[in-house]
Formats: sequence, structure tokens, C-alpha cells
Amino acid sequence: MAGLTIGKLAKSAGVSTDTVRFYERCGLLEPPARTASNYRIYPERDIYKLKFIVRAKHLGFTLKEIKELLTLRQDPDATKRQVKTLAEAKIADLKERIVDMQRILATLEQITKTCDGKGLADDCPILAAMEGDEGHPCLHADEEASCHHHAADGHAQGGLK
Amino acid sequence: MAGLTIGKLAKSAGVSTDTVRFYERCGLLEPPARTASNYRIYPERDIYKLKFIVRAKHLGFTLKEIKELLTLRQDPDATKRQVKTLAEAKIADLKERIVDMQRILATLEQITKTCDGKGLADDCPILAAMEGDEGHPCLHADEEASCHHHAADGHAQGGLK
DNA sequence: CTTGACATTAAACAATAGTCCAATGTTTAT
DNA sequence: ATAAACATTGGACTATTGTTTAATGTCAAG
Repeated sequence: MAGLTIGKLAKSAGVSTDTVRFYERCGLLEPPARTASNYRIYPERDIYKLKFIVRAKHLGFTLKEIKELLTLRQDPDATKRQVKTLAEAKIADLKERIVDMQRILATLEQITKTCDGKGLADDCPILAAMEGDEGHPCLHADEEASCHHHAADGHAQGGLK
Repeated sequence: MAGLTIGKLAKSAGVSTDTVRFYERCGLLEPPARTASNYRIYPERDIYKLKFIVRAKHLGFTLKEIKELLTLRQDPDATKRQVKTLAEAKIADLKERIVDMQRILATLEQITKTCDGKGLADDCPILAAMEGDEGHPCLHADEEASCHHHAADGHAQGGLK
């Protein structure tokens, strides 16, 4: 018997069968051949394709981006330049997000360290910093300065479960 | 007339009226009084509450966490300790995510710099690194080491539109 | 009085990355 | 032969943070 059932394939890459079907729905994996009883039957090489997807995910690429990578991977005319461009875009993206988060972190740490954690919260400096305009300078310096508008972007990172 | 329409309130905090209604649905803002014609009419102090929410969001808190902060803010028995605990949890959370992203970034940069970007992609080292088990050591060293499982967490960051 | 700006509602849609369900059919092992 | 383990489907659901739509009503200014 040449081929793997969905369960074997999934296990070989450490994902669930639901995930494999999901990737198929998303167009990351080709719909495979079927047995007489309608079971999906995958060629060995789909193991590598699926592992490729998992690896790329670990590198912070979204499924959409991975789809592009897979296209390049399969296109005999694709150039290194094209692949590198995608990778560099992702690097830039990651850098930007890291900087954003570092700025947020720094502000929050600064605010937090002004609180001694003793007594009632009615005069808590952390809450105060989030209050009105007289709050905390940090919350204004940044407001315009650092709001890069890369809205609605990937967000596949962080939760690398 | 004492009170603001939803439009005025929203504008005063720099959000949309839709967002204000959304926050009401989420329980962040109390359902306000209504005019005879069923318009929402807000007290002045809701400006500060809404601004509080916006500030807290800029500090990386999720709406869920902000709800907790609002509770503490309104509870006369709340302690500074409680507020500080939330802030510290968020700080830890941010740090963890930054570290994760930095690790991903470092790996991706290392892989990417091995590609000269010249010629066809058939022997591209970036794609090669994402391929099979013989791919790139980086993609294995990390796999177990650094996968903190803070699944399904906030993700309100990054997109600071 | 009419026009334009603003208000109301519920519900659907967006993006991301899946997970879970029920009802049913198949294969494998004992 | 029968039970366990695996497969199928479509659709609903998770979580987050809103936006959009349609159909309708109200308010202020010219």
C-alpha cells in the first residue's frame, strides 16, 4: 500500500487530523487521492510538505504567507530573490512588533514601579496613570510617535503552542 | 442639557461610536440613560472612563483585563496590591512574548542571511531550512525548548492602529 | 420644510488558526 | 464476530476587537 491515511500523515508532522483537513480547505495541501471507501490517501512527500508548513509557522509566517512560500517552493522558475524578499518582509514585520511591545513594556514597567503595592487602590499610581489627561507623560509621548499602522496583520506569533 | 451623545463621547476619546456600543455590549461601559427618543446620553465622567479604557489598551491590556481594572478602579475596598498584581502579570506576559518573538526573529535572520538571493530557488537555503528533518539545526533546538504554552492569550498588541 | 448629520437595532462579516460535534461508515485486531 | 480505533461530512464554535449593513428614526440649521 503506497500512501498514508490522514491520521498517519498528521502524526508524522505533529498536528491533528482536523488541522490537516483545515490546511486542505485553505489550499495549503492539495486534496489527495481517495480510497474506494473515500478515505484520503497521501503520498509520502506530503509528509515533507506538511512539515514544511509546520516549520514555517514556527518561523512566524502566517498561513497566507506559507501559501506563497509553497508556491515558490513548487515553481521551478522561482528565484532565491523572491523567497528572500518574503523572509525579509517577515523579519521587518517581527522587528516592528517587537519594538512596539518593548515600548509598551517599558511604559508599563515604569508606571508599575511607582506603585508600592500597599494600602487601598484609591490613590494607586498605576490607575492614576491610566486616568485623565493629567495621567502620566509616557502615555502621551508615545501616542502619536510610535503608532505604526500595520493594522490587521498576521498575529500568528506569540502563541506558539 | 447635562450629558453627551454617543458621538461626542466617542470623539472625546478618539474612538468610533461603534466601538463605544461594542464596549457597552462587553460590559466595559454601563448602559447609559436614554433620552425620550432613545438616544444614549452619557455623563461627563464616562469620558474619563472611556479614556481609561483607551489608555489601558495602549498599555497592552486586553478588554477582559481592562474590565478587571475597571472593577478595581470602582471598588473602594480594592488595594494597590491587586492593581499591581495585574500590572505585573501583564509585564510578565509581554516579556514572554517578546522573548518568543526575538527567538523567532533570530532564527529567521540567521537562515535568511545564508541566502545570497541570486539565481533560481531550487537550492534556496531558506526553503531548505524549512524542509525535512535535515533542514536547519535552529528549527530543532528551539522546538521544545522555547514553546511556552501561553495559548489563546490576548493579542491586543502589535496592531496599535 | 427639507437636507444632512446623527441616532437606533440586530445581525452578519472580517481575520487568524484551528477545534469540536454528531451521525455515520471502515478497518483492524482479538 | 465484535469492539476499538480510525475515517467521512458540514457546520457550529472558540477567542479578539471591532466594522459594516440595512432599515429606520430624530435633531439642528438654513
